[in-house]
This record gives sequence, C-alpha cells and structure tokens, in this order.
Amino acid sequence: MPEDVELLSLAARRPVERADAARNRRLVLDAAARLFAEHGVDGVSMDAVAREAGVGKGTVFRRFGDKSGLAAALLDDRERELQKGILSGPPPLGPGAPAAERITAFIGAYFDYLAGHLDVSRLSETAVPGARYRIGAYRFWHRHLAILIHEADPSADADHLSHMLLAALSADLVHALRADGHDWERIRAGVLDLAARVIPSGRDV
Amino acid sequence: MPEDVELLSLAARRPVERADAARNRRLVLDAAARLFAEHGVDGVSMDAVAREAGVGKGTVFRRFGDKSGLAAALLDDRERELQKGILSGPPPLGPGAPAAERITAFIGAYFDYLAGHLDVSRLSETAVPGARYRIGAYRFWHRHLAILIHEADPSADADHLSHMLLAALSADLVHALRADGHDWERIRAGVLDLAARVIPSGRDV
DNA sequence: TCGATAATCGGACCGCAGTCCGGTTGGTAT
DNA sequence: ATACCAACCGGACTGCGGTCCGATTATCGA
Repeated sequence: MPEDVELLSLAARRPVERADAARNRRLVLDAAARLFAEHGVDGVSMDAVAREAGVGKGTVFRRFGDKSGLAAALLDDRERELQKGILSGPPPLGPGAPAAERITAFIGAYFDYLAGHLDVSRLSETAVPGARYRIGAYRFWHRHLAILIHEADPSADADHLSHMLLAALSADLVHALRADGHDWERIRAGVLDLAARVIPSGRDV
Repeated sequence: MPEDVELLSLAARRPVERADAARNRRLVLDAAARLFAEHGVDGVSMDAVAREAGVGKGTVFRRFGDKSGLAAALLDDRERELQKGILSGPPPLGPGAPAAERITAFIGAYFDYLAGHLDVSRLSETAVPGARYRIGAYRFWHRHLAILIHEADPSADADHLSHMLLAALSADLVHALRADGHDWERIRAGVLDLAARVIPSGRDV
C-alpha cells in the first residue's frame, strides 16, 4: 500500500508550534464553528470570526491563508476519520477488497461525509477559484481514487478519470442539485451509478 | 424535437430596449473584451470596465447583474453558434444521428468551445458560487444532454447524469488540469472516454 | 537567569464587488 | 409638438476579503 505517504504528509506539523499560536488556532476554529452554526456560512465575515475569537484579523489570515483555508481547517477532523478508514479500516473501504468494490465504498462514504458538511465544504471549494484542487485533502481523495481506478482498469487515464469522478462530487454541484429539488438519496444513487458505469465491477469491458 | 423552446427563451428580449441602453451595453462589452485581452481576466476590475466604457459603475451592474454575468454575456455570441449547430446543424451534432453519437459530438464541440474561451468561462462559472447552474446557457447544455441521455438509455437518471457529465467539463476543473500539466488532447480524450463509458455507443449495457 | 532572535500578534489600511437614489433622458399617447 | 412617465444613468457609499508593518512575546543559547 504505497498510499500512506499521503497521510504522513498531511500530518506533518511545523517543528514546533508556539503555545500562543496553538491557543489562538483553537480559539479561531471554535469561534468559526459557533458563528457558522448560528448565522449560516454566508452570514459570517472574517472580521466577525476574528472578533468572536478575540483575535486580530491578521492572525486569522496568517494561519489559514484565506476564507476557504479556514473552512478547510474546520473540516480537518472529519476528513482524517475518513482517511483513516481508507488507509487502515476494514474492507471494502479499507484495504483488502477488490478495487471496484473499494471505489464504490469510497464514493458512498465520501458522499455521506459531504452531505454532512455541505455548506462548509462548499465554502472551502468555492470561496477562491481553484481552491478545491490545491487543498491537501482533495489530493488525498484524488490519489486514492486514481490508484484504485488504475488497479481496476489499467487501460484508463486514471488520473483524469479520478478528477472527473470527484467533479461529480463537488459541493457546488450537489448544492445546486439540492436547490433543484433532488433529494439526498437520489443524488447518492446517481453518483454510485456513475461510478458503476465507469468502472464495471464484474467481468468484461 | 421539443428542444427549440430553449433557444427561444434565451433569445427572448425585453419588449424594447432603449437606444442609449443598447449603445451602453455594446460599449461595456467591447471595453471588457479589450481589457480582458490586454490585462488578463484576473487583472480587470469592474470599475476599470466601467471607466474604459465611459459609463457609470451602476450601469454595468444593472445590466449584467454581477461579474460572472458580464463574463457570460461576453460568451453569448459563441454560445449561440454552438446552440445553432445543435438545434439545426448537420448531424451528428445536429438532429438526425443516433443519440449516442450526438452525445459524443456535443461533448467534443463543447470542449473545443471551452478550450477557446477558458479564462472567460472560468470567470463566468466561479466568480459567484453557484453561478454556473443559474446561467441560461448551462441550462441549455444540460437539457440537451439530458434529452439525448434519456434517448440512449431510458433507465438512467438522465437529469443527474447530464449534470455530472457537464461537471467533468467545468472550466475550473479543466483549468486545474492544465495547470497540472495535462495537455489539451489528453483532457479532450479523457472527457470523450468518460462519455463512452457512461453511454455505451454500440449494443448492450 | 537573562539577553538575542525569530515568530507571532493585531489593527490600520487598501482595492474591489455590489448597492442606492436623485437627476436625466428616451419612448409614447394625445 | 408636447407633456408625461418609466426606464436609465452614474457616482457616492458600504462592507468584505486580504495585506502590511510596528509592537509584542515565546523560545533557545550562554
């Protein structure tokens, strides 16, 4: 399993983190979570987050880069849970099952994760154009999927195909589908159906 | 062919348009095209467009809504060309060919259109979250694809599948792939390959 | 324990997207 | 031709994302 490098690189922390910096990071993340829950993702400015955290605006931006970075940091914990399940959990999400089954399991699990954090995910993906593809977590999902696709069908352009499957799971698209009246189950089934069409699980192609 | 209603709705103009309004629309669009070509899409503010057009800022926003709307208006002419080819051009892009072939033709043609206007397309799709799905042109592409998918495979959720195929053609994704080193031909082939996997052109499923 | 050094802190500052409203102008009915 | 009204015009204004830099504070070597 050569995937483990990903998690390591994501877990890599700076040599040390000063005590005040760590404290402030926590303050900012807690404040953001509180305000998002109370006023909705769109109704919270970065100034408001800084004020609620009792911290200067510059501090927030230095630690999180921009608004999408703050949202990504908020998602971090849940992401790690899913990443852990992929790297070392039981099959079919974890190692041990055939690639096609692992693909299905991953897409289902990722969709459930997305559905549970759609607003914050959408913020992290759309606040800054191109942000989605730069986030470490996206790279993890992409590499994982690409490895599985290559295993299931070596003739495919696994790298590109992996990006396109993830595009079907973009928060902005799912949000638009919801706004268009699609219910969760329909969207979930549709994405899984797409994956099944792309990577036939049984024999043949 | 029940698709024609789409084009009509897109072409529907307000009862009349005042002479000064029409003149200013032209001024603004020309100014925007000029500035985008000269300074790049990211280096042009709405103030600059208004100034270059010799028009007030309010005028620009009233006529185009927001920045993504201005970009969408700039794309309008080219879009209509493609739309015309779909509605009344020769097969396989136009009517007359089997649905699966029309899907392939459409995706290839749309990709070429996208590749030719990637920056402005990206602006129109990402300047405002969710903007892509609200634009009239997107609805046209979506409905066209959905009709063909339903024809090729009535068992599929054509509506959702159509959205997901278009997600693989999102300007932001294609931009990210380019930045990641993928060349145009590779991306084009990958998207067509995806369509072929989703909608088998020959027999069976 | 204490001084040197580098990272952190935070609020003033900037540019831009988008709004508002009093003044103006073009279309239309008489 | 003219008067009325709706639509248009445009620049001042607001709030937000993001930057910058002088002051502050934590860490480490002596």
